[in-house]
Amino acid sequence: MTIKEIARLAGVSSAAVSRYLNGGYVSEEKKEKIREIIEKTGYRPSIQARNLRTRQTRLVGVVVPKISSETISRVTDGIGKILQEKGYQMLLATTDNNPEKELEYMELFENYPVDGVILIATILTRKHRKHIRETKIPIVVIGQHLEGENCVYHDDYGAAKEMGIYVGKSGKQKIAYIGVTREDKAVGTGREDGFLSGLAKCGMKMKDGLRKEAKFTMESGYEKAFELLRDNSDIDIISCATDTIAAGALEAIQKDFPERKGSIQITGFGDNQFLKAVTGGIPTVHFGYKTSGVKGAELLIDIIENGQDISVQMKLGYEIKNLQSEKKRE
Amino acid sequence: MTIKEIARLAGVSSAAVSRYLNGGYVSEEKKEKIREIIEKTGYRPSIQARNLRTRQTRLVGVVVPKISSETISRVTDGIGKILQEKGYQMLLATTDNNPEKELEYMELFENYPVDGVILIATILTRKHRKHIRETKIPIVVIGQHLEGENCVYHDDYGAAKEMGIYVGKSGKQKIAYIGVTREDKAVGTGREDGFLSGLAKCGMKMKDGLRKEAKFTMESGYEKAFELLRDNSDIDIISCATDTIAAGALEAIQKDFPERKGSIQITGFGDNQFLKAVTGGIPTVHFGYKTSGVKGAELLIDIIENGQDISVQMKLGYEIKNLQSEKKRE
DNA sequence: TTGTACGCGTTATCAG
DNA sequence: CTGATAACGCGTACAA
Repeated sequence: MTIKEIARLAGVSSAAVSRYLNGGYVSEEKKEKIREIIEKTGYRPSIQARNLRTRQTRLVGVVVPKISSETISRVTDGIGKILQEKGYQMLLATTDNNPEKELEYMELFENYPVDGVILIATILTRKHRKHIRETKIPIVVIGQHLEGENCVYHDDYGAAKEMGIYVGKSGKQKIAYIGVTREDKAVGTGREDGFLSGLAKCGMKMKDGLRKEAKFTMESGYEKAFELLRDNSDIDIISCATDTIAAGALEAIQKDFPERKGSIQITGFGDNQFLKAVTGGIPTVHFGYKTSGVKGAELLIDIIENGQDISVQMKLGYEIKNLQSEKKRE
Repeated sequence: MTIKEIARLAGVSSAAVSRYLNGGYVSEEKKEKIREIIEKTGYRPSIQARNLRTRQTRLVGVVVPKISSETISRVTDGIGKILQEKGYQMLLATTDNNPEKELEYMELFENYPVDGVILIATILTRKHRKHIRETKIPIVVIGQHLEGENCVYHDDYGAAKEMGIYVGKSGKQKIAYIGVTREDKAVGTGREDGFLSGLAKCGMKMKDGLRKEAKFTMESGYEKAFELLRDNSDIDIISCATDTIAAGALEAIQKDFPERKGSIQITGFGDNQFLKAVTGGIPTVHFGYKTSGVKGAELLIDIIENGQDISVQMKLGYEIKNLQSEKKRE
């Protein structure tokens, strides 16, 4: 069913139908006739052909590393809220943490096309930077700092440093850390360096062999924590780079070393609500994930609608949660 | 940069460039010339214009109610795996459990367009049925049974019945149930009716006032469980329609009624791995969510590529996990 | 107010 | 093997 057929059936020109659809001049009687035919045939204009013509889609593509993550769904919640308000729709693409797929989908979005792209980033390779620099549609990066490009990110280093200080002052002696790949500048490098810096400020250091690198999954957190606990009988505290990893660490204690349950503390990052609900809450960092989604979407739409003169980098704060003093209430 | 400009720069016709891009007849020297120009300009064909012409996109749209859900990410994992193998890309749209948005996105996908749509369904309204019946692109529904249409669903009733029997035989006397809206035929109606039927088979019944209806969130599960515990001092067991709700119930016990922790059991549905890790595992039902994604995607692609003669409805089995006998190990 | 005619960037056809 | 040229479905000057 095309606009031509509708025109023919209604006995008008396709231009008249187009005007009817887009609010141009059409006489009342033709309007009525067209309405009737459209109603009867269930005709829908091809968005595709329209976009080819108008060069805008009111669509935003969002590339995410995975969807089974509370963190990411908070960000996309924020994005979705703004897009909805502004009359845009959101298309999501997941990449399973596969950088190649990230590029693929960014290209798909670029010439499918959409009006803009938001990338929730983990690892930014040289190819990523090149693509972001050269792409013709607006791109906003969320979760990583990228100098010279539009991005909204969190103060991972600062938060981790404060967490390090908390741990350093807690009186615990044997401290372990489970991080993630340092290729991830925010979660890997930022949190690890910040944490160590915080410890150092209290005159504490981590011993060799007490630093592990996990993937972004609970299973991986479980494995690394298991190794730590198996090889070290006197660990006091395990700080984890994400709450998901921390959940794995909790599992390791509970399942394989239940006798040490009382003597080991776990800390995390991300303020995972699920974890908080079922455990009562471990010390963790609350980042404004929903806010970063909101800010990122607002920035993108502003660029789409008003063009861009200079790039914007936005850093968001944090809050440490469930520290000792708060836990007394229970 | 368009195909015409490339053609002009390479001194050939646009048709030759098109053939070069799609593997048709081009002489070696022209090939080389075209390759060079494309390389130099970074030209990418407009997928959009191509699709307008070819009427196929190798793209599948997936409409989901939310993304912050382990259940749904297991399904999309399965879908993504198959699509990847078959050379399709996947676009996701989330609707926040808003039926209107579901329709909106299904229409977007239909004429944006994509080659097929998968709907992970919760509530199927009359409008949904109408749309699914009348749409011109193949649609597969996952998670709900829909007679006469393509769907892959789980045996919610059967699983719930078995859970009901387990609870009925457990010796617990005062049984509560937190379900979800009966508009959701699978999770709402199927699980509740199955559960009650299982209880009945053991000669058990639920007392009035011990049945609550929650939303699909932990917060809602918390509230309903809190009300139950506050108003009834002798509840033995709370069976929940999802593990997410169950997590909320665990929170209510832990936070507000810690003294009753040992005397109340919680059961769920969904075999949430996160919950299992941090709690050791409550009795729950494992459905083949990843499998339903796989089967749904295979079915869809088969229809896209080979057309469809008759509709297919596929029911998947289940497995009850973490029953008493298994828990003894701890 | 209306309709004709053209262009958006491709691919497919067909004559050379 | 190659290159014009006609679609694909729509929006929009422009002329009527």
